[in-house]
Amino acid sequence: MDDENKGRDLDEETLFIVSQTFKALGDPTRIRILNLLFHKELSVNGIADTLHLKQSTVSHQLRFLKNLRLVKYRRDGTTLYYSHDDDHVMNTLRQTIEHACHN
Amino acid sequence: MDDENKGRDLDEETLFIVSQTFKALGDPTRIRILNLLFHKELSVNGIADTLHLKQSTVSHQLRFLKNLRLVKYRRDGTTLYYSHDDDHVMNTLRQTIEHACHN
DNA sequence: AATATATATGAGCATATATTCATATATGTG
DNA sequence: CACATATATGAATATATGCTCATATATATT
Repeated sequence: MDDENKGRDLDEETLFIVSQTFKALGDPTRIRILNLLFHKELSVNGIADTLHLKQSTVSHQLRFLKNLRLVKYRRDGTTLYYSHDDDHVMNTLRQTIEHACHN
Repeated sequence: MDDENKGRDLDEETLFIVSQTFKALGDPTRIRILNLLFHKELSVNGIADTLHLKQSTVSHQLRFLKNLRLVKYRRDGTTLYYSHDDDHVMNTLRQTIEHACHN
């Protein structure tokens, strides 16, 4: 952490970004989606089928993740292929999953 | 991540631990409390006064963090001094705060 | 244009969460 | 024991969140 911040309270903007980021990772469905996107891009229905979720559920969560720029997509016809778009967050997720698995 | 998990869905227990962990970090009040506890231990009222929060609010959140073993405390008379108790989570928090600050 | 497929969106509902108030508990002091 | 201080707890409330259903939109094909 920056030395200037030591022992102080966080500014509002930082607090907002940090809490939003962790909130994104604080839901099992979003974790499962991001975990899938570690290794490959997938369509909305691809995700829904793999995780046994409703298409609507996946689409809503992808919008959430998209708003935070944690995922992106490319279009191919009517199909949208989603992939991850934030290496820092993906690393954080990866490390925490590792940590949880090894306990 | 373990090779065995590549491209697969996460097991329920891992999912629970990971989501709980991030949920703990997904609230501004808890982030501010943990951020304070980076550098020193503090009493409940010490935290409340520093962050301008009600004693009750702080106590409730500390219980939450205590249940996840993210904080611990030592007693001195009637005063409880809380400190952080999970290096992995604190490192994750530190890194994400850094990342947010530098943007 | 009509139809089919893929995805997005909005409303409604149930549940979870954060905060506050009032009060209980615990420890210490005279 | 009476009282003060520090903290914990439970109930109530307001808000946020996640899921589902129904439907809208977008693209492609014939």
